[in-house]
Amino acid sequence: MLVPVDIKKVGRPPSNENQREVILNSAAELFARKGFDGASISDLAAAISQSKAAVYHYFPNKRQLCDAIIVQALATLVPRTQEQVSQASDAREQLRLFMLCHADQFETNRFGIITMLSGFDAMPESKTKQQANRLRDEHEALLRQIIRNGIDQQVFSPMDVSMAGRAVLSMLNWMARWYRPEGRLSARQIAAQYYEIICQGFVARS
Amino acid sequence: MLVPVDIKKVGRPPSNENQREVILNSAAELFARKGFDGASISDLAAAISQSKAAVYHYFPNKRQLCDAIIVQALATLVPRTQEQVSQASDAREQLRLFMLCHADQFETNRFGIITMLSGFDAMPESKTKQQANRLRDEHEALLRQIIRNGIDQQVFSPMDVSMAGRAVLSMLNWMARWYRPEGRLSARQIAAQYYEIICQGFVARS
DNA sequence: GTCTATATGGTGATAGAC
DNA sequence: GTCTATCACCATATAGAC
Repeated sequence: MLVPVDIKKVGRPPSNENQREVILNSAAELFARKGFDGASISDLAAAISQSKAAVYHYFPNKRQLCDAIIVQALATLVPRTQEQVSQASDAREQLRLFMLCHADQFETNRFGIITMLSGFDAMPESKTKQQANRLRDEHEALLRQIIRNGIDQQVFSPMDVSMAGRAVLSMLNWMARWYRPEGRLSARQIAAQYYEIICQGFVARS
Repeated sequence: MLVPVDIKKVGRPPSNENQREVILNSAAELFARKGFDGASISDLAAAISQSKAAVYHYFPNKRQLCDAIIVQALATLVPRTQEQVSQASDAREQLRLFMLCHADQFETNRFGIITMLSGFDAMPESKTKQQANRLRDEHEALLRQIIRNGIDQQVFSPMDVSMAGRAVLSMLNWMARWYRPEGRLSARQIAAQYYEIICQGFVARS
C-alpha cells in the first residue's frame, strides 16, 4: 500500500517541526526589535524557555536562522501578491491590490517582514541569499509590470517606471519603521491612503 | 586688548577639535555600514590608526558617540531646509526645495544621515534624544505646513496632511537603503523625480 | 532532543605610564 | 593626549551526559 508523503518534510532532519516554528517566530520578533547584532541566542533561548543548545539543534548558526526568517517572509509575500494582483485586469486596481497585499504583511507577519526589510542587505552570499534576491526581483518586476500596463492602457501618464516603482515600495517599506498595530489605522488602511495619494498626486485638478 | 572668542569652543573640553571630528566622521561611516551593534570601537580605532583609549578620551562611551552623530546630522539638515524653503512662497516650489534639500544630505553627509535614519529609534532617553526629537518634529512640521499652504493656495488638492507628509518622507528616507553616490542619478535628481511623481500622480489627465 | 558545562574570542571600558 | 595592558563580561558555538 502506498503511503502518502508530505514532500515538505522529505530531506528535513527528524526534528520537531513545531519547535522549529516556535524558534523562528520568537527569533523574528527579537531580530525585528533589536536587529541581527543586537539580538542574542541567549535572549532567544530565554524567550522560549529553552537552552541555547536547543536552538543550535534546529539551526546550525545564528546567520542561517535569520536568513531562514527573511526568505520565509519573502516566500509568503511574493506569491500571495501575485495571486491577488492576478484577480484584476485594470492597472489601477492591480496597483491597489499590490499595495494592500504588501502592507498586509505588517499585520499578518509583522516581525518576519521587518526582519526581512532590515536584514536583507546584510545577508552574506549564499544559496538562501540568491533565493531571496530572486523573490525580491520577482516582486519588483510585478510592480513595474503593473505600472507599464497602466501606461499602455492610458490610465497612467507616461513616466519612469522604475522610479515610480521605487516610490511605491519606499512608502510601503518605510512603514516598517513607524507602523504599530495598535494605531488608529490598519496597515491596509494606510496603504489604501497611500494608493490614493500616489494615484491622484498633490496637484489640484483644474 | 580684546581677544576674539570662538563661542563654539567655550565650555568645551580642552581637546583637539580636529581629532574629535575625525572620530565623528569615521564613526559615522562605520555605524552607517554595520549598525550600532555591528560596529565596534576596535574597528573605529583601527580605521583612524589610533588606540581605543584615544576614542574614549573624546567620548565617554559608544552610545554618546553615536548620539552625537545623530543630533549633528539633524542639526545640519533641519535649519538648512528651513532656510531653503523660506526662499520660495509658492507651495509647489517650497515642496520641491524641501525634497531637494533633504535628499542633498545623502551627498553632503551621507554616513551621518544614514546613521541618523537607522539609529534614531534606538536612542535611549537622554537630553540628546530630546534635542533630536525636537529637531525631527520641527522638520516634519515644516513639511506639513508646506502641504497646508498648498491646499490653502489651491495648488494642492485637499488631503490628509500628515499622511501626505509621511509619504514624502518615506520616499526620501528609504533612499538611505539603496542610494549610491556612484549611481546614474544624483540624490538631488532622484528627489526631483520623486517630486514630479508625487505632484502629478500616476493617473493620466483627461 | 534537550540539558549542563565549557571553549574561545571579541566587546566596551579603565588604569596608569609617558 | 595618546599609548599599552588589562579588566570583567557576554557572545557564538560545541561537547558530551542523559
